[in-house]
Amino acid sequence: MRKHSHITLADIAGRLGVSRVTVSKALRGHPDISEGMAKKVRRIASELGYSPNRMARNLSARKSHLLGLVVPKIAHFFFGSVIETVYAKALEHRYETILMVSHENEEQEIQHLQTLVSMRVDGIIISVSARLRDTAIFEWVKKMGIPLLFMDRVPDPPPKGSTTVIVDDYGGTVQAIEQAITVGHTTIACIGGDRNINIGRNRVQGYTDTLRRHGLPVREEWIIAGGYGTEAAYSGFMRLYENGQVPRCIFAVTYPVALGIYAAAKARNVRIPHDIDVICFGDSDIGSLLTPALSCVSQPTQRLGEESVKILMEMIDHPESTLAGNYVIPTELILRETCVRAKGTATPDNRLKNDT
Amino acid sequence: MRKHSHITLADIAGRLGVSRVTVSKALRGHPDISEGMAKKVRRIASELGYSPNRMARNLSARKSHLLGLVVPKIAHFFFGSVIETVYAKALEHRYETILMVSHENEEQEIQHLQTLVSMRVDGIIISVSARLRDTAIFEWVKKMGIPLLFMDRVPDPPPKGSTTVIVDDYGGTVQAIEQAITVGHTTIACIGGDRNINIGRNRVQGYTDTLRRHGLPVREEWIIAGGYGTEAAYSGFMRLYENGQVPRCIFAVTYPVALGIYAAAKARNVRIPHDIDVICFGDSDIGSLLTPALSCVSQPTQRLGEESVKILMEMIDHPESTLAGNYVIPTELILRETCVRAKGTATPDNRLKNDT
DNA sequence: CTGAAAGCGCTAACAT
DNA sequence: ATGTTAGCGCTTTCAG
Repeated sequence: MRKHSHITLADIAGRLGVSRVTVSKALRGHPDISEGMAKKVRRIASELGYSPNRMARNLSARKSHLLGLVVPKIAHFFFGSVIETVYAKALEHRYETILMVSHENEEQEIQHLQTLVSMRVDGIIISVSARLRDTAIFEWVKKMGIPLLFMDRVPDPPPKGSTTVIVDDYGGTVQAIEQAITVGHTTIACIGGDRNINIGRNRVQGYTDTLRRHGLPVREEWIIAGGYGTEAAYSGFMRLYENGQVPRCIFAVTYPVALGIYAAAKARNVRIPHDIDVICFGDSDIGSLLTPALSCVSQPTQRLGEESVKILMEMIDHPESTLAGNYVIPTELILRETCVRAKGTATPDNRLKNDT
Repeated sequence: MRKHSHITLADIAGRLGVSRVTVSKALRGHPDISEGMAKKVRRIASELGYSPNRMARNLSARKSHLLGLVVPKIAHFFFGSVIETVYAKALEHRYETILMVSHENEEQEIQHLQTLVSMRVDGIIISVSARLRDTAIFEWVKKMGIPLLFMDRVPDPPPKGSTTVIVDDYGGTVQAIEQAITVGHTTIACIGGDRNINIGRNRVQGYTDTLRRHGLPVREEWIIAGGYGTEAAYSGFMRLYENGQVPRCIFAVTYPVALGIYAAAKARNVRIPHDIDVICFGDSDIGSLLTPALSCVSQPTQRLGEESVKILMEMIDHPESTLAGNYVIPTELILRETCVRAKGTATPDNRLKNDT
């Protein structure tokens, strides 16, 4: 007597007096089987509440139809949005997605990768954690024959021969800083980022380059690293204010960083954009709900997710063509209520409120 | 010649001149194997970059060490937070979590459940979609011998003999409405919710009951259903304002609903809390960053997730003891800048700004 | 302590 | 069009 009374192919086959193979083929729509037989099989299967055992199928077929997705966090508009897209797009290709969250922690990241390999996923999309140091794990994954695609957050420099799909961090930052300059700001700080991965490096680089190109001074004490989160940004802002000289505008390296700045400003009774202006890299669903509504350079999360899946599918289907591509997706400047006027001071609040 | 050149137990066994069984046992720390042998095995395994094939393992052991988690959406503080907790807690029990997002769509929900069953996950935690109608699928899952636990969003009425872990929707709402009343509000609307699942029903019920208990009128046109999302809330707010009589306070059934109200108020130039006050059910990371900072009844997402996993583990380990439990977790009132003073009118903005 | 035998549920050749 | 034969890689009795 079977334990979990799970229906198997044999059960269906027995009922119809045919072999398991016939049932297997019928259920998968294999052309070998006649329509009549197929119908009968399907009927019995649904009658019995048959559910194919994917593990068995995967093991036998040496194909899991599983995709691994590793991200540093989930409660963040950017990742939430990307995750949804990846799930949906993968499903279109009849792939299930296994999500793993690293919490910006390299150890967990490695462990997740190991788990995914042991699940024999057919491909992996990863957005690396900010603390990443050792890239040996990625070599291992590749050696295990699993296509790996870096999305958005890429080790810097990227492992040789790797495939990456990223947003135009540099170009987008230039857009943001130029907007600030256009509006009349000459003292602009940069909060967030680090030098380990591309997004930090490129955004900070775009910031300094643009200032220089416009003949504006680059002050080291106005470049405040500290990653990509809200908390660090909060204290970064505070530090900025303790340093004496305060800039007129802040470029936030990510959306959560901008939130930290808003929080800190509120706590310190500093008014945005009156006392200090803000513009950031990365959009969010609540960007327009903040007061003042936050202007930003938006990352096309949909396209990022879609392209990544599409490319990964390509890699899975044609492992030979190792054309390590590097795809860059352009950004878009979204102007709301910050960084639209240097003399925010003079503008009454309610006038600002309507030009979303 | 093997295709994916994956190392298997046989490879390790061959190297050591022992059998696969020995290796298998050694790798899993089975007491049968001597420490000396075990060490050797582990060394070779890591030398060869061995990664156990989970599918094979699961198939053979009839146990997947996989947990299914189905939620209606992911880009939402509440779910994001719960998901993280479930992942972490499951990992403590050496379980991997498979996340599935239904997008409030019953069809997807059913499909996800089927997929999870076919993956033979050991247990499932589900927060049902708002549009849920047919509960037959849940019976099927149970019949397949997979423990099922409803979290937060439960079909109303819950399937017989089901296990549920929910937040005290009714009690929490009472807290919120009483706060509004304490502060002096007598005209309070309710936006969001529906009658299909518990959270809508209980929250709306808590709202009407509390009004009645305080002898306040319950006006049907001030109870605006429309689910749990931001968009519907936005139009709900607009409808409220077109109906002529406008209340002094709004109870938002969920956090996203409150966001929709903020957005609509901004668009219509209605000031919060001056013109209309707001309090909502459910907290968020940005609650205190909004202007004005939003007061709410907070759901203990951590406890919800932890308890759910703990109980599910119990169900997995002891399938016999079918003690269908119904666990309720209490809420907490968090007062910020809304719903703290009926005459918000008279209070200068900057006074308010500091009492976080 | 170690191993031989059997099988988890399914699929992929290769017959028939 | 259907069935036979062999595994996929691992774990579980149960002998030795």
